[in-house]
Amino acid sequence: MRLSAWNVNSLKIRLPQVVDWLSTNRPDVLCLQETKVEDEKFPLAEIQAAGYQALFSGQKTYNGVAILSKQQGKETISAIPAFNDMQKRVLAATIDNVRVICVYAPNGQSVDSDKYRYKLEWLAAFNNWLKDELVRYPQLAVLGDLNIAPEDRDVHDPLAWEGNVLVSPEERQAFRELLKLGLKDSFRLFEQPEKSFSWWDYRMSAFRRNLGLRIDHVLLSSALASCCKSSTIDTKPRQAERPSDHAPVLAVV
DNA sequence: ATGGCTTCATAGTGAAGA
Repeated sequence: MRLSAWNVNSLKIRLPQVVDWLSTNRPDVLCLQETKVEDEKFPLAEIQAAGYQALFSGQKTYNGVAILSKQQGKETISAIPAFNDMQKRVLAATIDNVRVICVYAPNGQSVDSDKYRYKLEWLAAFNNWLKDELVRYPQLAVLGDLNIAPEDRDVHDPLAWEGNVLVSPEERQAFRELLKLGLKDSFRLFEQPEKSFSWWDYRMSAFRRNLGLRIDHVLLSSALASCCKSSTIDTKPRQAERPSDHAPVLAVV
């Protein structure tokens, strides 16, 4: 089963690239983040024409998540239970007996901002919810933009980023708390090239110079991790005209 | 260089992303 995730930074702008990527890679599941489109305006017909079902939870301008899949998802949840949040950042569904959690974690802006506090509270609530999900669904995958570079090797210049949002000790601790639930960072189950990243700033020719961060992840429960065959980052779409600033991530289980 | 690009909501610029 091919499980993937991509922060598309506007599905409206990126739709042709998403359809193209689906036809090239034929994943069973593609989790989208930052769709930035209200549900009434979701491009369902175009996705169906590409041979995929879609679940979506969106809002205008910001955030928004969707799960595209060959098989129809069931048992859908579109908010973290017991966490009051207006922002559309999670979508869970059961597809082919695998629990798929599509996630767009808050950015945090800067470590001294209210948004950073919101990010840490959000990550704690997300963790709590996953505990319950893992009890119900042993075969579980968390896919998406967690907005955390878990280790220094996931950062092009750890010194320059030290203490910054996305790499701060509190955020990295929150990432480790996810691993403590029994989830595995699928990318690190395999030998990987040095300086592997999933996001590059639009500015400063950051992609050409590979000045990036690895903040998009596929986390797998132990039942899925034990049968994981590969976990990769596809940098090809980042080279396209008008690319998303994020690359798709893909794991085969 | 506290910006650099890109998107969205706007009809001038400003917010937000990471």
